[in-house]
Amino acid sequence: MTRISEIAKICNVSKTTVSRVLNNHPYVSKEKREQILKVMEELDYAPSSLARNFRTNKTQTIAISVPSFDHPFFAQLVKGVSLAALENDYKVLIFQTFYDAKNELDVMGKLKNREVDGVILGALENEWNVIKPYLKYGPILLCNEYHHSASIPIIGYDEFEATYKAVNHLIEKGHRKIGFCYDTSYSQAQGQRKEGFLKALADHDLLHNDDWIFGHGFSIEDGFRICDEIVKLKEKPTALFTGNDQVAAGIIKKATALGYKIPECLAIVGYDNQSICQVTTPTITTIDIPIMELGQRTVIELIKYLNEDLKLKRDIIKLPTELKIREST
Amino acid sequence: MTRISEIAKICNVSKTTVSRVLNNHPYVSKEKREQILKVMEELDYAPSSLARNFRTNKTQTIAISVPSFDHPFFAQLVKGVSLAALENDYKVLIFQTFYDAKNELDVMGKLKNREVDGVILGALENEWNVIKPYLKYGPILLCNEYHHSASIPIIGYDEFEATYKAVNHLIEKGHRKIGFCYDTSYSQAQGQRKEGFLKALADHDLLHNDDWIFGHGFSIEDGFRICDEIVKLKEKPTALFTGNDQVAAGIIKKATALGYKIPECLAIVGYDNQSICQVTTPTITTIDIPIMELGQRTVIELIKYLNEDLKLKRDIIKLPTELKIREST
DNA sequence: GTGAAAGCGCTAACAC
DNA sequence: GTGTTAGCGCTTTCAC
Repeated sequence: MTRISEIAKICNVSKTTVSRVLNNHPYVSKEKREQILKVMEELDYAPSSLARNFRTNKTQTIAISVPSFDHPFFAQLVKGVSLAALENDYKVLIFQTFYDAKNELDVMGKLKNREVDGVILGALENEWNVIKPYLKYGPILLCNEYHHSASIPIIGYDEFEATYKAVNHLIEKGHRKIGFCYDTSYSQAQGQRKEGFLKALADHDLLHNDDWIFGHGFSIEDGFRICDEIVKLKEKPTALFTGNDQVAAGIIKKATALGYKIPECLAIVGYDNQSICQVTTPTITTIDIPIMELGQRTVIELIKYLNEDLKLKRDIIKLPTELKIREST
Repeated sequence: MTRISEIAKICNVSKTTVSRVLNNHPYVSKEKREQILKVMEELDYAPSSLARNFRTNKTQTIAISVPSFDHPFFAQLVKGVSLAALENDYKVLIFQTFYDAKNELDVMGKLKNREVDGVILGALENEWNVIKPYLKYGPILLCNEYHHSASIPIIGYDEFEATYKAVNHLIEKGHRKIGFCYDTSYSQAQGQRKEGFLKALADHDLLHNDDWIFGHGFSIEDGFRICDEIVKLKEKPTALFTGNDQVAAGIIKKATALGYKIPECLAIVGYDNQSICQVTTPTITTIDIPIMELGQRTVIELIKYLNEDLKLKRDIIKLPTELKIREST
């Protein structure tokens, strides 16, 4: 491997001068700079980022932690994160928690021992007081999840309003018996959705029914299962907020197979506006989330803190959402 | 930040001894080891991986390069890679090429300047002779793509055989006019599929028709477009190998909307066995690929080269595939 | 404009 | 079992 010292020797200058060229410092004479650059080229020199990182105490790397990578929502989020990071000369290290708090803590450990400069949490598995102590090691930002008191930037969208819009749409379509699906009960974002759901019902003097609340809604298979549960109910909802396009697709598929007409017997609203919404029959009414932008914006914020060495502070950033009406309602 | 020297001073030992404890070396007395561990705990010490990496000249990081992250195939591949890497104490840096050779070359640059220890290519955008010189900086493995001469491990599955099986299935169903979709023409894996397709036709004395070959098949939207193209043909195929479940789903949706019966008017075979296959109407016959295993296996191979410092050699590893027959054929 | 020298935090010969 | 010492490749004072 070529080192800075070799270049220096060949060019008859000090390592300092070579380093200056490497870092685009001024105060290097034009001739020397050009000669050094030429020799670097000839020797196929590449500075060791291992040494640079060590010296500058920076990794130029951020970590993104998400529950699982192959969920289309998180895949898109990571795409956005990766895009914005590379544009700003940061690398992205990926971690999956599989909804396990321990794995999330492992990521925090990587912040502590300087494997990454900052962390983006795409969910929150631990109690906030478990995460909080790690703030002294570097910035941590929350994206796509909410916390009522965490003293960090939270980049998301108005879950309450989005859900309210969706449920209100169902009510306007004449539904009075409306169900609700969520994924994990400890998510405060999911809590906000629930509030939006309840508020929409209350504003129209509708009651909710606990039998119409379904948990653990992540995947198509969960949609199948939830459909089975609905079918078994004596009193069935006529409309459903699914919180997730995969779940919506699963319910639609299974219900149709069982002979239930969608949306006539059961109207379905998804969430996220994934591409799957376009290929089911009927197509899925959903909430469009600017997922890529969510990821990109979070990186921009993170880098702001990284570069300016600002003290992290609570900052709620909400991106807009939009109700996309299709055939399932 | 606490450093090793502080621990050493407090414990009245040398840095070496502390380092030995850190690295689980033998030959440290039980008492000292325990005392050192205790002090580390008390001071909340975490070794700087920046310093360790620099010292050992290892990043404990591998790069995975894929065209785009939010394609379900690559999302799953990355999931497998991430899983296996973490299990072996390696971190994963992700890069998207967006089918641009320059971006792929940037990843190679990160190998050169020691930002990663090795690279997994989930596709191949550059000519092999452009990639090859980077082998001197670290191992590069090819996954899910093929190259006829590259001197590196290639982890994939038998694209020829998988396609042959799928097309043969269509022929057995009585089809004689069969079309073929591909994504990029420069991919040798896609070339192998084409050969499998042609072989299956030839084995049954069927001719192929250039009008029934469709390129740039990546997404649902491409499926819509290809369907439009088919509809315009005077002589239409009665069956189609789509090479991709998204494309299959798009074609099915669009064709159905236009009044064509699937599979009666047009039989469709997908590829990858993504979850979308279960929610379209009809459900999609496809080729099941062990995608996660593909990613995991590639990491295992890569780490073997990393740990044992072996010379990289050409090694074709093929995982099994399976034809999944559903309603679209 | 340029260079000498120190040092980032850790690991690994080598000596004892 | 333990310590001494050197040094990984680079950046950064500071002096000239």
